[in-house]
Amino acid sequence: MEQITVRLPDGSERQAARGTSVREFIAEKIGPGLAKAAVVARLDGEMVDLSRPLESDTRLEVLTTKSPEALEIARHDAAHVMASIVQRLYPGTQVTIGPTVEDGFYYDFFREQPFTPEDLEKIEKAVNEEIARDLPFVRSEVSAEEALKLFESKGERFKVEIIHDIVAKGAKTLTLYTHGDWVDFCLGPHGPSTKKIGVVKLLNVAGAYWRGDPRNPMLQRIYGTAFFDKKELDAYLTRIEEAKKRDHRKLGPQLGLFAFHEYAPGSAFWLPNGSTLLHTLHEAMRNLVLDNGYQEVKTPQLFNKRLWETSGHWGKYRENMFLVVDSETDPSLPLEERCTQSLKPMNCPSHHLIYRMTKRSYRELPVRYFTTDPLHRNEASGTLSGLTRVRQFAQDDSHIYLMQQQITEEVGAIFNLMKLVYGSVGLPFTAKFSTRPEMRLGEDAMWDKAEGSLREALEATKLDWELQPGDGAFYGPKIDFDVTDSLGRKWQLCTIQLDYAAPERFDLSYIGSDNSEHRPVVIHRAIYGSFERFVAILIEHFGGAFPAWLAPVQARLVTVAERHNAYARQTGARLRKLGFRVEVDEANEKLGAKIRDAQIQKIPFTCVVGDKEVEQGGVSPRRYAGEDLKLMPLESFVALLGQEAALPYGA
RNA sequence: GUCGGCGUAGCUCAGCAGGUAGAGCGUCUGCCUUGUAAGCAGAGGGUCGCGGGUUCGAUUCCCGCCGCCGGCUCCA
Repeated sequence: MEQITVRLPDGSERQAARGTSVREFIAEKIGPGLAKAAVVARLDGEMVDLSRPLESDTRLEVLTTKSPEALEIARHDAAHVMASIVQRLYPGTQVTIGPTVEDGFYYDFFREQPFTPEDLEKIEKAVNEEIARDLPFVRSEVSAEEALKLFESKGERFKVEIIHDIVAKGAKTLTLYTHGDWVDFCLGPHGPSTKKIGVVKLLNVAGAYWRGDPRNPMLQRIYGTAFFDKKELDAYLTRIEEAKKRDHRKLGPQLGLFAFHEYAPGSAFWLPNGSTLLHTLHEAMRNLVLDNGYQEVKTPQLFNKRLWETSGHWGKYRENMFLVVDSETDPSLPLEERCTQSLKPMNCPSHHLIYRMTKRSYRELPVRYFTTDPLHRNEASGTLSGLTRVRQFAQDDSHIYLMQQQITEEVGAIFNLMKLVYGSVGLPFTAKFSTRPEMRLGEDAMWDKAEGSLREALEATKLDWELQPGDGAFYGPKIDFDVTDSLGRKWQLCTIQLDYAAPERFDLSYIGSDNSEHRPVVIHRAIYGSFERFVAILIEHFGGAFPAWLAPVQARLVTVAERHNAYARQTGARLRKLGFRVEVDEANEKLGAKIRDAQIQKIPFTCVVGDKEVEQGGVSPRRYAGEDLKLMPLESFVALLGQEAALPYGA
């Protein structure tokens, strides 16, 4: 029999008979232990089933239950099993698609009756029983006609639609995967059998439009996850619990930071502690950018629609704008005609107006405007969510007007600010570079230059970045930044965007050294993104336990008994005079209870004040983390606070 | 906007086959004068999200609306 050569990741090579399956090869030529742990394999980089025969010389990599990619395969297996169970338990339900997502999988079903939480429990139980049956996944290939016949006979109209699409793209054959008596077509690969999946947990049901289009039928999406090991599942569920505890929507009101009221959906009420936090962030950022050549500006809230016609928002963005009736218009006119004004959803147009108020020389470029004006966007009601998706918010927004040749340096300067800011709160970040989309404005030469400048700036930062070809805005390429919080979750924060369209629309210009007019380029950028969203991220990142410089209350003095109150009051006043945010707890409670209160409020320092402290003129601070710093003179505590409460930027 | 779930005291939640509600914590008052995560006792607190319908009677059943939660869509 003809031999082929299989190279393994360690560089070694083994011979095998042509036609040997991957599974056999692993068992015979590598080891039975590995064969048992194997889920899928990679042949010359392509993911394949273990049943795949080895046809020619190849590189082989075995993916076991330790591999994250294998876990993804197992979750896809789980989606198949779940779909089969749903169709068994709820006959008449039609299947659609069921991909894996981060941390799990889902499957979309078409069924008139909604699935209830009890249904989910039932399904989950049956899925895990099915997994225990150890049914092999069997791959087969059929012609497109056969596949169509098969799914038409089952009345699976969504599957039929997908097959038609695949055929239209030129496919002649389709792969089917069968486990038990349930069949689905699927690119694969799949694991060897249901047992390999491990354990499945169903999480929730949600509506989803077929193919994401609101005009299509509404499907029911069941979300679930799977892990090879029950312990890993439990760890995952614990992580979800932990994330829930840190949920800014829960901590915000608890810590007196912000709240919402149904009279103003999507607009936060900033409570005293939250206002303090906002103020700290605002001051730090404002000082930082003013030190870096930015100028603060403030512009109106309400604008005549002609501004939005100029900017293009009236045509493209009106849905999201709060329109305002002009009381001086004729009341008998239709409402739309009376709405000649709008609250601003973005700052850029009004900044362009400022730029245009005087003639500009190349000598003053870059011109950098900074503002934190409130913005209003009429987001669809169903999208509102805590502070992360709101209708009123403020960005640390800047628009920079500069010459083409200044872009690289300017973007580099923005990176440096970001590094400083994100670094100060311990948020690592990565970048996504989005280049020219198909539908775009401007010539290729312009895009070449724009993308070149951004790429050059990006490379100079030595940051991790990935390319997203075609994802740029229609008027310019952009860089998006993701930060990763302490729970490993990613958040998209801010964007650096080049804009070549606005200067045209607003007829922006500067006089160059050649004494003629030129178009500047505009950079849109924010670092916090919006204060609202940034605060939400910080709350969850720190679990509400802010470092002293951010904490709304930096220290609380707690008295042991009533006779210490006067000293505590006096000491608190002294600390406040030095600029620290300090409160005094004079309540008639036991020390333990007061400490507990301060801990619940997650205050960085709780200072015990009793006989010893009064006598020696000191305090006994304890950190939120629990560390007892013991009795120290007040000056020592002032020095400590001074250090930890200092702004890490913009001081 | 849309699908599903939810809405009872400041918070967490119980309750009601239809007869206008209850606990713990917090709040207030009193006692205790307290040393590193909850002292004791008493009191107060609710238009059971809002509006309509059915009913002798609705927090409970029905309809509409509002808000929140999980998705989808959207997200310069």
